[in-house]
Amino acid sequence: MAKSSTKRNGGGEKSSLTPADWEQEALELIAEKGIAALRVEPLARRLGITKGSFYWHFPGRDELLAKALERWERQDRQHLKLSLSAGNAPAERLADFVWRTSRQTLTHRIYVALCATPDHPCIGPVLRRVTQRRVKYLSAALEELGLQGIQARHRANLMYSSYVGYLQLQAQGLVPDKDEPDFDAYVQHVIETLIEV
Amino acid sequence: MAKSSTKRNGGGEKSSLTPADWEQEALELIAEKGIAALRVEPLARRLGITKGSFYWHFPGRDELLAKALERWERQDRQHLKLSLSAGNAPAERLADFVWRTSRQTLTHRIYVALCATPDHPCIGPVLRRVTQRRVKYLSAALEELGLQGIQARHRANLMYSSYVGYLQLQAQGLVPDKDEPDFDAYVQHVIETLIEV
DNA sequence: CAGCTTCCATACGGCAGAGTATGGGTTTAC
DNA sequence: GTAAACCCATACTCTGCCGTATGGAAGCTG
Repeated sequence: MAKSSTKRNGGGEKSSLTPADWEQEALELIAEKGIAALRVEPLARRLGITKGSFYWHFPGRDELLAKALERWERQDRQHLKLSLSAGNAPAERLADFVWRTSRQTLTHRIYVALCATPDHPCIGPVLRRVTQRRVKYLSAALEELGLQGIQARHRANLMYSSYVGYLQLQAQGLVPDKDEPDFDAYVQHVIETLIEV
Repeated sequence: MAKSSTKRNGGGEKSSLTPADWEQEALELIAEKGIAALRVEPLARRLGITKGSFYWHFPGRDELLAKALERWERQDRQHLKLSLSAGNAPAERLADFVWRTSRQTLTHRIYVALCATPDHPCIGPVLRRVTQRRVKYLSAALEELGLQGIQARHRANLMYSSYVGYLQLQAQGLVPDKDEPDFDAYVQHVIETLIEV
């Protein structure tokens, strides 16, 4: 029974937690239970550790939240970039956007959680930036499709609104999830209605 | 300077608070800061009173929340009933639904707040009932317009999703509010896109 | 006006989490 | 091998809220 170099980890895990570990776990906690549930002691318990560690890595709760959101925004921007570099035709890119609603579950769940507190000084700015980036992405693709100016912006807002709303209905369990058969039919309907080619 | 019969109220207000007063104030608090902000002592302070009063009217926080939501659901059902009894043509009713998104601000803000915690045992059931009632309303109107069965349901989901999503974007301040000039143009775009006659 | 009900104030105990202080074990550097 | 830096545990204070207990003031009732 050779005791490993540290006590906590029996397997091949890292011996100590990095700030990134805290941030990632914070994001998952937010995705599960919302920002209000992001509290230091519960988060520490979740990581099988005490808050003594936390306050060594971070000055306080707000700083963790800020760093975590920063990380989330980075990941989201990365996802958008991947969509763009795919280099598909605009119609395909838009359809792809709609489909991706059901993938990247974590990112989306976090987005819903943040939507719940848009007035928070740490959250509002990040949330707005992410939203605007996505809407702008949609708007650009729609312009390529032939919609001009205001029409493209309106349609982008509509598309994005329906995306956000669908996330909410999904959270209520009132609307089919991916996997489920009805989902594909619905997405198809959305594409036909909003991206009439 | 005749002192009125009780000390707290200088004007012609009621001398004592009824449960309904608590419930209504609770709803407004929820609309402003979310369900997490619905706490007994702050709410009492808001009413210029102490919690001694609260615990006389209600057994506890959860019971207030339940009663408040019950009241909210009643009001919302009333709104729907009014829309139906208007007896307009389905197209007008749908357009009316879209337009009403920007009215009844309180009801809508409460809806967003509730969406933030769909898993809460007190909230989930109410939220689902309200959502389903509304979607069913839309679906029925769409069927009258000629869409059949699944198509009507899909379109109703899409319309309602775009409604919910718009509320979120509105909360982020990324989208025009009523009053503002762009709003009418957007609503017009939505109607043309989702209710193509 | 005595007595009862209604409505609220005050004071209390308890809990949960934020931050702080401090010390100890482990690794790294020299 | 020793000293420093790193990482975490423990114990503590402080704040804010929940729920309870109790008493008191105002109103009605006879």
